[in-house]
Amino acid sequence: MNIADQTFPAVDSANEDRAQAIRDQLRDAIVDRRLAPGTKLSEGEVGTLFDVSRTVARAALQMLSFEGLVRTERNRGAFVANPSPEEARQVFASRRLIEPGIAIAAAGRMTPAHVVAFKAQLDEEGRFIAERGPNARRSEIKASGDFHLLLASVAGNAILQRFMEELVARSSLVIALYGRSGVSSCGHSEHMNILEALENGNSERASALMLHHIDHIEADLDLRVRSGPALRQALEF
Amino acid sequence: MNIADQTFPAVDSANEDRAQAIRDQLRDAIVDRRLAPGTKLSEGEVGTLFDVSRTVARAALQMLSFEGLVRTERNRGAFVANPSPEEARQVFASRRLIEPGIAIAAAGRMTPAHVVAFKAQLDEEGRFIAERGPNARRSEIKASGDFHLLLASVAGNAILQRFMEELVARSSLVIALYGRSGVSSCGHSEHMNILEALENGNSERASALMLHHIDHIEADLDLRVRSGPALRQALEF
DNA sequence: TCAGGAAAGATTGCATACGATTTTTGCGAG
DNA sequence: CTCGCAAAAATCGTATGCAATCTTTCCTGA
Repeated sequence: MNIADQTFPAVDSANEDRAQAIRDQLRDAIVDRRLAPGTKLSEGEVGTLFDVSRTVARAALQMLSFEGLVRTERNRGAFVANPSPEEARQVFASRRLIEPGIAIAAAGRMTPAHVVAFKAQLDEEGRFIAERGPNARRSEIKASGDFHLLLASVAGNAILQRFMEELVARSSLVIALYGRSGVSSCGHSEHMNILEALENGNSERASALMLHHIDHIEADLDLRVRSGPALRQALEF
Repeated sequence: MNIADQTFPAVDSANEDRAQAIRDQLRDAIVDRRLAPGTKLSEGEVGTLFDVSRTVARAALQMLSFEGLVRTERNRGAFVANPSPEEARQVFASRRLIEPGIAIAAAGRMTPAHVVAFKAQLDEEGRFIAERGPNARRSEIKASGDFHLLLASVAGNAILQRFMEELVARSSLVIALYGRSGVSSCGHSEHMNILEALENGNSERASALMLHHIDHIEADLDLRVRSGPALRQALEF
């Protein structure tokens, strides 16, 4: 897959940092799997596509590299990250450690407005599950991640929220790479159960459900190394 | 305090990325409080001091900004972060969530070599506590942080390790800003207790001790807003 | 036919240049 | 003496140029 095969909507919010806007669009493209793992992201090409200089494109790529979505090699350039099974395990180990605590914090801060936002979020999630086709599946993965991001924002800790943004993005990559078929609908119902616990202020239950939920997501992955990791890396698949 | 008042050792590891080396040195300077919170870090000055162009200096500052050690304002530049009490609370809330889990993971992976490294670390910590003067106190804060970083490296999760690097660095800033006097010696004994639990493979105890340890560190802070946060921010102190 | 290697092309790392924005300085009116 | 405003200086955001490095192509000799 070549980056030039894709089209990106124009950068609109002009007042904000342009590099940040480019980073956001590239991140969406990676998380949505419009950009396959291993894809080369050359500074020149990114710059041309977004109509900025290499300087700005480079800054955007550097940001993505910090988030672990892009791997950069000196004098070789930037590539969409291709997480190894070990990295995948570490992503989920991190989530198991952090997200139950996030759920507890969020349970203590839920307002009616939050509940409304969650319901809307879950509705959208359900719509994508009902649809078929690879596009719907992409949106489904993204929507599923958005549930967790919404939860993190409710928890009210900006630092943990940023950690979760990174972990969710990397999870999407991992799921796209190693996911089997149909955990998603199951995940949807788990999201609904978590919301119910949050609504009732039952933080312990929300936390426990979250832990199981993460376990289920990871259990649906096939993290066995396929043909020897050295070969995979050498071929950049 | 002006950045030019300080001297930095020369960048030695030439093969590595220069921006990264500059970031590391600036981070040390911030964590050691050789650079006071609020200090302006202008691209030109950093570039001149390290004998690189603004391009490289800018990249280093961008990295520090991602870690939360530096705050950048568009068209105004970069400043050493000046965490608010609320940010300080979030830092420690994050550590309370993450570090007990790190301790559990580390307990299951301790080797004799690790124990030796910990003992050396604690020895050094003890030496700085015995010494007097502001320089020793700086080294003491840094050494105390290094204990937690060593623990994170033993835990074997690169993602969590990076999170901890950020949290420990920000904690050092917070302690320098809001710390009262003498928790340090107390912290040292707590570190020794944690190591003992780790040596015995008693993960539950290590985890509980770690949680209390973090509570103690935070309890030693004075997080009351002093003269109105708006004034402080306006004056950039 | 195929391996080896040199040359051409592409891409990155870094420095520098220039317009835009902010901050400081200097000066005159009140 | 102080306040306000305009000019000067400093600093940032971004584009572009050049050298270094990597990749690809293509030619030669076995």
